[in-house]
Amino acid sequence: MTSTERTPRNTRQRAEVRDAVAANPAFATSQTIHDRLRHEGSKVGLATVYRTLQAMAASGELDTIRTPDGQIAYRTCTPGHHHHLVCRSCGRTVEIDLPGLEATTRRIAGEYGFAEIDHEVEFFGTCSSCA
Amino acid sequence: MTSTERTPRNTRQRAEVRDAVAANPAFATSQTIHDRLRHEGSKVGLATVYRTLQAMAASGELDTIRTPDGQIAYRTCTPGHHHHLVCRSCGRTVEIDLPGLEATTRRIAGEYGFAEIDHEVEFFGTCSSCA
DNA sequence: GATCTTCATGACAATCATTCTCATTTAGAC
DNA sequence: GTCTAAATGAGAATGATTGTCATGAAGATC
Repeated sequence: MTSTERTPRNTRQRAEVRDAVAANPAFATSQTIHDRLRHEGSKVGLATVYRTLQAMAASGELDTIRTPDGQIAYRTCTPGHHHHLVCRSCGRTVEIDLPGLEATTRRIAGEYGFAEIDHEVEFFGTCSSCA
Repeated sequence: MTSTERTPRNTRQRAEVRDAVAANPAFATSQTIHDRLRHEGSKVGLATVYRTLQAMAASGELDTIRTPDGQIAYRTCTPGHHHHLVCRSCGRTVEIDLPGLEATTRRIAGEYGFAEIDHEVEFFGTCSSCA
């Protein structure tokens, strides 16, 4: 995996996107980030935001989730594996730990002969401020 | 919830869709089901397949997942809450049980003041036949 | 069985997130 | 400063899903 990685160039746009994501702890979609940047006067293109966020997520710099309606949302990542409890209306996020989940998964996968297991575990709810 | 439900009419199309989903234990998208039906000579419209599958899922008749690339896939449902281990290439599915997950979730949600918790937990891997 | 009301259907247009294309710009190496 | 490959921007293209609306058929009623 690490052998095929390339170091991306340091462009103004990439820095702007990185800052915009880091500025807010809630999950945000590419479109949201793009809007935010445009409102701040940036001239970044939508496609660039999509490409940059995708690349950052691939390199492990960002966490991604798929919102209930199918959109991809990004958020600056805390190192270490974890899951999220996301507020459906404001996007506020809490990182949660699910001890034993990994082990259970591997055990079950082994039982059924599945390899290269990947999991998508997210929780959605309404946070106290939005209730 | 039960008060707003309506019993759908028994149309030929609805029966065809139901049969097509039941015929295959793997998760399939609306488009796939539609293709299958057309190949069998059916004249169902794509929109009808979408609407029917959606309605069946809403009534609890079908399970749904979102594939890694964002599409919605359906499968005949075994009663009771459970999660899935899905083969990325053939869609073969194993229903798995994650004891304690519900309880852990509720506890964590309570700690952070989140309400109406919903979770999306799916596992993807490569099954033995596809490896 | 004929009639009527209402929901379901089908064909196609519309939507919307995401990706592609390609001409232009620019980061970073020399 | 020059050069070259990678990054960008604008807009077109894609593709899953949903909306529209005229037509058809379930199922209730007679």
